[in-house]
Amino acid sequence: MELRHLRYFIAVAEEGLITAAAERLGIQQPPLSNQIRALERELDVLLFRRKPRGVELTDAGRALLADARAILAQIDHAAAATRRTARGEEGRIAVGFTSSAPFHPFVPRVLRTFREQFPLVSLALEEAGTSEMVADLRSKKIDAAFIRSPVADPLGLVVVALLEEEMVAVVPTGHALAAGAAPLPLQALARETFVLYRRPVGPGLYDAIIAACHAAGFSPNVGQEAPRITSTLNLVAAALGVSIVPASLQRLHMEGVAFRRLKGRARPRAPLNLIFRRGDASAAVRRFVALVQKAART
Amino acid sequence: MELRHLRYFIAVAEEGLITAAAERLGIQQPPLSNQIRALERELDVLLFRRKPRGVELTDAGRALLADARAILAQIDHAAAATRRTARGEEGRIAVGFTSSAPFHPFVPRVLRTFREQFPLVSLALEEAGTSEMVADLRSKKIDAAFIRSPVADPLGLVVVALLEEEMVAVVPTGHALAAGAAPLPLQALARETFVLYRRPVGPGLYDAIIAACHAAGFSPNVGQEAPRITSTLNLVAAALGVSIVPASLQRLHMEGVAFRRLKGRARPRAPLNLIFRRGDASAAVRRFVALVQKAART
DNA sequence: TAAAAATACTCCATAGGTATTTTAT
DNA sequence: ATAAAATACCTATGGAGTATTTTTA
Repeated sequence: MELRHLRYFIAVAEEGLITAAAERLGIQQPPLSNQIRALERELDVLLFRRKPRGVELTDAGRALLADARAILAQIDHAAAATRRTARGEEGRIAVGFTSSAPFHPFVPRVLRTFREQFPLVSLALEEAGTSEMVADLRSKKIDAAFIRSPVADPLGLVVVALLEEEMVAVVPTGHALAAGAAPLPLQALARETFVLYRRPVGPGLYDAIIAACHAAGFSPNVGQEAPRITSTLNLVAAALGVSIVPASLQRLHMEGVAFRRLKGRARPRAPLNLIFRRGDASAAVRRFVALVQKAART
Repeated sequence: MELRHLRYFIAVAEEGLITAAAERLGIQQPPLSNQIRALERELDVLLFRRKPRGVELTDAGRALLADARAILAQIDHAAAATRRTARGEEGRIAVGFTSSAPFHPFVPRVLRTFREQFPLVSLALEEAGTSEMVADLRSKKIDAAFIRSPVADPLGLVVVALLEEEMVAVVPTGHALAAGAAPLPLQALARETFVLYRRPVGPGLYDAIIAACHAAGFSPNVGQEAPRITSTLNLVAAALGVSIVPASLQRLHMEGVAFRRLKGRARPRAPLNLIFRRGDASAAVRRFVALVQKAART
């Protein structure tokens, strides 16, 4: 059976006359008669009762008519969905992010914009460390990720710098440095114990902080390492040390910690990068990457 | 687009190699390449990424694959359903019956058997008077009916006698004739007021009773007419008269009435007939009629 | 370089066209 | 007598075959 048979069958059923259906289909009556009979022969079923003026559906024909219409509708739907997928307007994207990324307003804002512009693309979000996400990108478990680190071995991957933000000092509320609003020189933290985000999980912020301290003339004393950026704040709140985190973390309004801006030329800055596979064929991912980059430029 | 395109597309997607898919389809590689490209051109979508060793589905191709499989499955399903409908194994039948018919065990039994043998045929049941059902048969609102009357003008309809049953007298429990179990001669009712099922709705039983009374030497005095056979029993229970009903009505076990068998050669009998359109093309109806007649013969 | 896909052509099966007959009222 | 479907036969589009070239890891 071919779709031609179903299209012809529907036309005849709707017109009630083979001649009229043939005209509607832009063919002659005899070949249409032949095609209808061929369909009947293949199904081994009489679809029409031939009357002196036209034809009339049998029960079997009526049963087929409903299904035939549904099938043609499904064909149209499938073609449209395929085109939408090719254009990146439909599909599925998995996006990863490090624990600190979603606190920067840029990330939720751009995700929301994408959802609005491409409502048929389902967005799966996943939090993980940078190295894990690089592996997930290579194995195609995720399609793009927001990270804060450079990538050691970006073979086949593209890293785009989206923006940079200030980093700020975090101290426990009881601490001497907690009072005061003026920007703090980095050297003020030289004697403190540091709580830092674990290096293997996200080397970017860690290294930026260490480098800035060295530039300020001291080597920081790292006491604790935290597995997620929010744990860092918890540990500072527990007075286990001080830390330096991206300014956007202030949005957390966490009890027991105070934020102090930093000053000095060498003060550390936190990048926000987007990473994705080079030359990925998925149009939905291309759409996502393009939208994120465009949003970052403005 | 034709089903051929979808069948070819699925084969290529599953094999991952156009050459292997062509072999599986029993055609050569170049025409298969052409058909796949024709499908891509029509959809204006790249379905496969060509690799040095075979082809790989794009996201759009993956989207189409799921739909294509569903469409082919629906085609098979539609063909099978059409064939079943032609064989009378699937479809819809509307069956009418007079109010007294369902009390005879034959009717529910044969309906149940039909449901068991043809579970995909949906049975719609409708109660109505004989003349209404004849009209409904002609207008195809129903396909067959159980009736208890002969039909005045059976043009285009077939009436088949299924079986006959005794009729019994019904009297109020307080009545003199309520006592005793021996069969009653019809003449015993000569002086009684009769409650009868309305003639225009179902002339069969009415006429059979009148005829039997005349044969027994009296003309019955009809006091009330009831619209449904069950109302007849209610009126008798209210001591508004006596009646004569098919023996199967005893299954009702109604309060306030007593049944008495009748005796004598001329005692009335109640027929049960099946009526349907002559030469109806619906296989499901033919199946139903054949089953009912076969059940009646045993 | 080798395996697979694409291209260029050729052929033929069959969808579709033309002419006519059959059918049922 | 008439309108529509069926039959018979012919034509030609395009699906499939054959031979060859192109592609890319």
